[in-house]
Amino acid sequence: MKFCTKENCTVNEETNGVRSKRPANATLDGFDRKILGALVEEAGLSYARIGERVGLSAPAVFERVKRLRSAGVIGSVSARLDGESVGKPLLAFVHVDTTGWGKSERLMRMREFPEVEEMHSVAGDTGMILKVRTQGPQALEHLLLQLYVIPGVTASRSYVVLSTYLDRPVQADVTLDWPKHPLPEE
Amino acid sequence: MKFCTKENCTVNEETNGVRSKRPANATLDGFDRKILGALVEEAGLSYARIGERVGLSAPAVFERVKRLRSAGVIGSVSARLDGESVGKPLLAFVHVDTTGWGKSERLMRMREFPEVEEMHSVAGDTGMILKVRTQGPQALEHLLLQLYVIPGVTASRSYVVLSTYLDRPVQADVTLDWPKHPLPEE
DNA sequence: CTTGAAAGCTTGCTTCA
DNA sequence: TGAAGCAAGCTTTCAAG
Repeated sequence: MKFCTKENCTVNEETNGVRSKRPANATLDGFDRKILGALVEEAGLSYARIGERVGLSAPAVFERVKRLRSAGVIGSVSARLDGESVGKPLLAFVHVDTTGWGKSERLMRMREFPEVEEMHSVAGDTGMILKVRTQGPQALEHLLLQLYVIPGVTASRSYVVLSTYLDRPVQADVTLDWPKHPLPEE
Repeated sequence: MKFCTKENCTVNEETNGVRSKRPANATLDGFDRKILGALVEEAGLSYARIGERVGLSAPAVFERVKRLRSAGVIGSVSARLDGESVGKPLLAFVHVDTTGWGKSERLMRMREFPEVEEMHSVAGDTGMILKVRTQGPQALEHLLLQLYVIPGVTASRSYVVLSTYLDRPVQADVTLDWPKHPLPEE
């Protein structure tokens, strides 16, 4: 707890009961970033192992991870499944055009389909982008049918994924020394 | 849950977009799907807890998870980070148009940027879709600049995300009784 | 932040249906 | 073949320094 001042950090950090509702902007230090990097890459590593990788004791890592979780930096820890193996080989991005403004309650209900993995309103020549993963073309059609029933939806364009060359979680970017950046050389 | 037995467990980023060798089609039964559902929702649940949730003993769950991992159904287990908290509040989807065919070695090098999270070739009025998460507009511009240096890249359209209404991992779809599906009712 | 220690977990081995 | 029972050796996690 390096940002404890003398006033607010008297004896022990019993911050457990009190969940700080801050946007969690307390700057992450190098240790935090290394820990996050390890956890993104391979959650389920023991605290001891992470500790020896970043140069901290197991309880220290434990405390920091706890803090990072309650601060919302770590949202959840989850298994990443293979789409094909779970019977959903077809991945597609669907652009949805709407009249008026896009965020209708009706459109939000599309989230109830487990095939819909992401839903973002965007700036550009469409209003909303959906990432959907289905069993096949027919299931995608089923989804699109549901879309067109929604009032205000005027058009959709589906981009069916042919090959996925990269798919990874949000990176912790241990090297955050902007704007220097490793350029892919010739 | 430790898979690194030695301290020399050095890991490269290449394991993130890993493609499993086998389709791993051994049919998943109800237990498998329930276990997967639990692990997607909350990896790091103890096997004992999962066991009592799905009606199996801890060692039985352990065996099945091991099998699911080596079959490639579970690709990896990772922490999901909050983009803003790690200093990358700007999310965008970038459509890349190319002459000839898209999968150039040169384009693949874009994967080396930690800001690039996904890269798919698609069918539709563009050739490739990138999902990128950057510190801000300037960092996005930097990335686009790198794109346009690549021979064969003729155009790009960036869809900057304004709001994210849903963002979740591949779902295990416990109810896979197709094509019956819960329709979002009026 | 570190050390030390108790409770609980993972996980290989063996036994049982 | 696959699940339950057991037991050793870790891990988590709470004290206290």
